[in-house]
Amino acid sequence: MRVQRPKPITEQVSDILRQRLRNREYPPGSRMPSESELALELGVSRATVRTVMAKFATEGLILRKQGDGTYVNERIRDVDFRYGGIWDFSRLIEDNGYTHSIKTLLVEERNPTQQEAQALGLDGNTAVINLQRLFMANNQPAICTNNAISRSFIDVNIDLTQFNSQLPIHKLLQEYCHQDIAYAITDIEAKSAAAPINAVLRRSADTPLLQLTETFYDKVNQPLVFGISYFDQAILRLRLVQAWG
Amino acid sequence: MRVQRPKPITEQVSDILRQRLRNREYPPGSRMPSESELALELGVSRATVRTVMAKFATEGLILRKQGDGTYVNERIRDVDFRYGGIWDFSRLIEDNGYTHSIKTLLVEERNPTQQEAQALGLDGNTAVINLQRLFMANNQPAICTNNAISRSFIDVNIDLTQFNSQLPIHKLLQEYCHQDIAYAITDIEAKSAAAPINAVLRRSADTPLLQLTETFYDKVNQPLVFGISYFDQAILRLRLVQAWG
DNA sequence: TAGTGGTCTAGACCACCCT
DNA sequence: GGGTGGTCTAGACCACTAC
Repeated sequence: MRVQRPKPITEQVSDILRQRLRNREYPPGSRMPSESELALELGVSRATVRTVMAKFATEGLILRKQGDGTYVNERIRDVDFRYGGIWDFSRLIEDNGYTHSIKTLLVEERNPTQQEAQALGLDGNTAVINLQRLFMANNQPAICTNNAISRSFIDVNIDLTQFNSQLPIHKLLQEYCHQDIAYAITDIEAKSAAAPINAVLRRSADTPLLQLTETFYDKVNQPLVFGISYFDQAILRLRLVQAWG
Repeated sequence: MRVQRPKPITEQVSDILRQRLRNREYPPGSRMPSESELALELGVSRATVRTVMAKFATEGLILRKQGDGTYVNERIRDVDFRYGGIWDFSRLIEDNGYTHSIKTLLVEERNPTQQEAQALGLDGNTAVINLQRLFMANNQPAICTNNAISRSFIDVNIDLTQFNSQLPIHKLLQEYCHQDIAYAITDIEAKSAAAPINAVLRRSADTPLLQLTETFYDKVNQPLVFGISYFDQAILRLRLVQAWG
């Protein structure tokens, strides 16, 4: 276990303001206190407040008007909506108004597929750990994910049957591989899914699925995880907020 | 015509550094000059350089390592890749390695559909301008877009036949409506497209399409444009880069 | 130990909106 | 005119990495 430093001030400010937004202490559509007021109240510099506000603005959470003030965007419901940052399927399900749970379908060690080997930069003989999971929304199957991690990242002594597969992928990597994800590249496609996928999602084959193909990298550009996920659109919406400035 | 202020310094710095990255003056994978060096060289403060670098980092363009340096991410090819910011289909096509052109299929004034009226907050009697365009990649149809703008935004004297529909949507709004887009909400879905869409995209009906449903808003949260777009996946890939921090 | 990026401050000036 | 967000600076200190 590592010694915990106190959180950076910007993060603390961010937490406080997110909390107030979630509690509707600053109601949707209303004008927030000015940056100077917030800085004074929280005992930090205006620059620090502005750093946080800039992040909120790119998420579309607030609308800033020069010469006027900063307003809470009533169109963005969930304060935890994330723009930037890797997608967290558990949160995505919660954001859509469901309670989530994770069902582990498979944990196995096997040789990589050709696609996995290419994405992870492996030769065909290096094994991968394959983790297949089903994200449930109100106990209905919503997302089916398949993640491959190079076997060499994981301590050989780990008992796969004891694997805590409830964690989001970046936590899994921290826990079992001591690796931090720096960024991800995601391809979004519309697919007619194969029969097995339709079976686990309990859906008919006539409507197409959203397929996300993700590769996660660390700071030295080493590929960590390759994953393919399928979305059931009957339950979930994939929604982006894109802000200018 | 409005008087042009000189560009903000951060934007000038951003332009210069993007240029150098594009020219491979800072080659992919190499270490960039330190923030202090850049600040000194460009005659700006380190904070200004950091503002720009932070933006690049969220785009995945660079990888910053504390105690070491800043490295050019060789996995992100095109320097103009945008994360955050509204999607510009013309640029998206160029990013995929094609030359783009725009074919205007239709410019008409009509009553809004129910979906358009709801998104734009109109009653059924307020007309909209409907703009249907086809974005071509190497003269092949790649994206079919359909945008509805409230008629009341546009000068009644504008001759629709003279409409310059070559512009991206945010430029169109500036030009003809004097409105600035602040943010957009986009839903991404996999669809089996209707026959007319398949016809204009010259594709068979057996493979699904990506459908983007976008609504654009201004700073006072007024809906400006509602649009539905279809992607031909055989030609284009919808790819996101998501970075942490 | 030297140099890098990470964090934060205090303060200045500007453009803009409201009244 | 007074207040707001937008921009930029100079400088301080910290955490971390490479050497």
